[in-house]
Amino acid sequence: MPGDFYDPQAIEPKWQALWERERAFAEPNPPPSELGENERATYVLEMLPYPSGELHMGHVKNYTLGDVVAHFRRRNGWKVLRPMGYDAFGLPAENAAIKEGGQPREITERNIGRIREQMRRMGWAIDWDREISTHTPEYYRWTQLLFLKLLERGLAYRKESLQNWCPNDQTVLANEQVVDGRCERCGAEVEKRSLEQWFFRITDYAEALLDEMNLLEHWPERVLTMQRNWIGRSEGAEVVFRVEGTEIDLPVFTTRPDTLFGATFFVMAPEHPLVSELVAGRPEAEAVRAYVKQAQTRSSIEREEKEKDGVFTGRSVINPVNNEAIPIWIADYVLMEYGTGAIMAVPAHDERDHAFARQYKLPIVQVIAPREGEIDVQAEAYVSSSTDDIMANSGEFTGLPSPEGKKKIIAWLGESELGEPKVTYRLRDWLISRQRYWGCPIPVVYCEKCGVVPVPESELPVLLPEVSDFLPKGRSPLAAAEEWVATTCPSCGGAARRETDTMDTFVDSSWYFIRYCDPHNVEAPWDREVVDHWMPVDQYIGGIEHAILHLMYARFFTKALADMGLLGFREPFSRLFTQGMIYYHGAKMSKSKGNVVAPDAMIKRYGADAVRLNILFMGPADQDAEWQDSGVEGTSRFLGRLWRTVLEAAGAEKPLGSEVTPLVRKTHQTIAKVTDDIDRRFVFNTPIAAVMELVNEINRAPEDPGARFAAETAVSLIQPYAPHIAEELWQRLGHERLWIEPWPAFDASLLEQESFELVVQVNGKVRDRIEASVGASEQELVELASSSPRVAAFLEGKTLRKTIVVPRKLVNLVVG
RNA sequence: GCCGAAGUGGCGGAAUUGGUAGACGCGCUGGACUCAAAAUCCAGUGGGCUUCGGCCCGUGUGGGUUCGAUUCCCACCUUCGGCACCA
Repeated sequence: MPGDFYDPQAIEPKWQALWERERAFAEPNPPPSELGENERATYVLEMLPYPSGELHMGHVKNYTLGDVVAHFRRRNGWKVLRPMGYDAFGLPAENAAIKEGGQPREITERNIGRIREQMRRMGWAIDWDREISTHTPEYYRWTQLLFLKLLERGLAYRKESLQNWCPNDQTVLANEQVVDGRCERCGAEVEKRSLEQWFFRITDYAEALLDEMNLLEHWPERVLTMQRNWIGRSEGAEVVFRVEGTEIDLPVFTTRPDTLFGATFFVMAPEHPLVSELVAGRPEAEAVRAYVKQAQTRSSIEREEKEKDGVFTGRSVINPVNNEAIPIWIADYVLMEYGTGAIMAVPAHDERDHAFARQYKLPIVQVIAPREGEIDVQAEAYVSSSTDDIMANSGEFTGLPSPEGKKKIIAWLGESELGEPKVTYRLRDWLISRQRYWGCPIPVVYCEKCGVVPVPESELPVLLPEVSDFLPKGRSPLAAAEEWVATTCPSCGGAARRETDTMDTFVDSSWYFIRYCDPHNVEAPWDREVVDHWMPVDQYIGGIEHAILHLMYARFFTKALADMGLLGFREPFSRLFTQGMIYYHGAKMSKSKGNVVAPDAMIKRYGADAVRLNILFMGPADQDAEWQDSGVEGTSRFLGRLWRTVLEAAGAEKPLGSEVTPLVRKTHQTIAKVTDDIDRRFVFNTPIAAVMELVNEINRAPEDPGARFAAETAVSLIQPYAPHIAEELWQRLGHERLWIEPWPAFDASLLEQESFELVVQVNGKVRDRIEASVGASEQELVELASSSPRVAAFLEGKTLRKTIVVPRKLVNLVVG
């Protein structure tokens, strides 16, 4: 037996080895078809880690949180599914291969080996039998199958369009991966390129992604708000404008049909496909061509920061409400990607149109007026969402309140077949192809005769070939693997070429939580019955940085798969907890800033238990926190105190009497507090403080007959946080296997003390504290309070006007 | 600009339903043990005043509601996050 001092380096490996030997946290697959009485199934999941080779403090926080929840539920009688795996495709390994040589696969697998070892040293209660990695053919075979299913349903498609291009990573990016006009990964300014790419039709699910948020009762409101913002639903109308003297109709989207009479000009995006046709053969053609060309060279950041500019086309459109001809301009403040790529400009009531009108001296006509007060639309646009506004200068609609006017104009447009109600989203389809090597191959071939042909399911997986040169050249490095690219068409048997782009790694992580339920199935990605047993995930835990990207993609996948009949639920994660980030010296920890605190070094020095305890003791887990080296010293010190206190209590031969001492009461209160905090409040820092208090109490009363009971309970309550020391002490207390021991129960009748400290206030200020019996009546409490000599001094010469009694708390005497 | 979260000792934080502000931990001060140190243990630790009994002030700022406000309401300041040329 290790020595009598607390030595984490001796006890932690001992218990880790035992858990591994006993496969302590594995759940059988398939799960038993019927749960026993009082058995419940729960799925506790944390976000899939990218295997960078080094565990970081964010991982420690994430997986320790999950560990506490998993241990707590297991000991409360749940069957707990808690798997682990690796989000193994992605650019870092490929970039490392470019820089240092070697294959991304080798680098990744080496990193996985290291991170797995570090995870084991943390002592997390994981079902290692279910370990998966997204880069293995056993996994990506099914990623490819799901791609084909989406393709079959028209949810995957190819289109040529203007895309975000990262000049550094030499690949396209999804909209979600562009932050402030820059690449989310590397920070390079994103360019626009017109390319033919693969997309997932997530916009088909825009409405469902919004509506079905009502199934997500336990998601943080801020995550839902962020997703709502991202989807950006706008209600309005589509209105058709005809180009004067032609048969060309140009639809626009507007949220303000009530301002139609104020449209004094019309603007098209430079990329609008009809621009060249409109100006063909006209004197303005050259100037327009020049402007369009110039606009192309501007980045989205430049476009936004410069003064508004544009060019007149010489053409006009007819405003359908009043048949007035208004000039068509081309300007890059109108985005091709949103709405119809063209707008009606109402300078009186839109700031952007106003700025443009001033720039080019275009007329500004007021058509909306506030119910009260004067406005000057020549000086400033009047943009108001007030329902009190009144329409003006709007023909038969003049004088109508604005909201009513909207409806009437839409109705009128509908009757005249010039427009209709329309809902537009900010959300774009998800661009999933990447011109990089280390990702899941897209399982299609291109045949000259048959066009785009999906690879038959029986031929999956399309294996990722080894290549030697990963240097980005604007096309996928796979294109260089000529023997691999050249193939035969599954449809006609003729010569064909493989798709050389790979999938965005967010595709891999959009379904991994389903695969965990049935991780080694070789017949299908999963068995629906098995999945429906565990899913949806009861508690998902991860970083707030995934609030939009991963969480929205995973929701989309789940809905699409449910619509295909492959799943029996529409939302993957019933409860979500988003943890805050760990900062160090005021900044996010990162290698480039050189401010990384490696958990590994901390484990060596203080042990995993102290590190686990510290990361959760730092503060509320959903808030950002600053790492402090002194913190882990503190939790390490506490574990030493726990060790000594418990062994002392264990050694003392004291009868475990039925006497209810204050320490026994304190123990029951602590059980109640810790249980409520973890279970109902979902807070993790205060339970640690509560157990610390209990340990302090035991120390103060080592001779208390309840000391051994209190010590055992302290060990039992700290087990989810510090499982190694808890197991070791539990054993030394003469027991076995605390991790399957039922969670301690408290006796509600012992939560109340027999007496309490009555707070006596005079006019709301605390003047005395008096020991009072719990059974005392209100009358008795008031008498007790009034009899206090300290209180008397404040009552002298005054009249008692009112008394307030809060049972078992305080008496407030109001005097004047 | 719009939407959201937060602001409490020297520091991280606690106070769950409007009822004792500062639990727990760090740091610091003093003491015990020691030849000495580390470790450990004990005591103290929001600020000001004090006749040492206490008193006054104090949860970003200013108001309000209330017997009583860290908690509720209004306005403002600061920080952080999301969205933003989205028609």
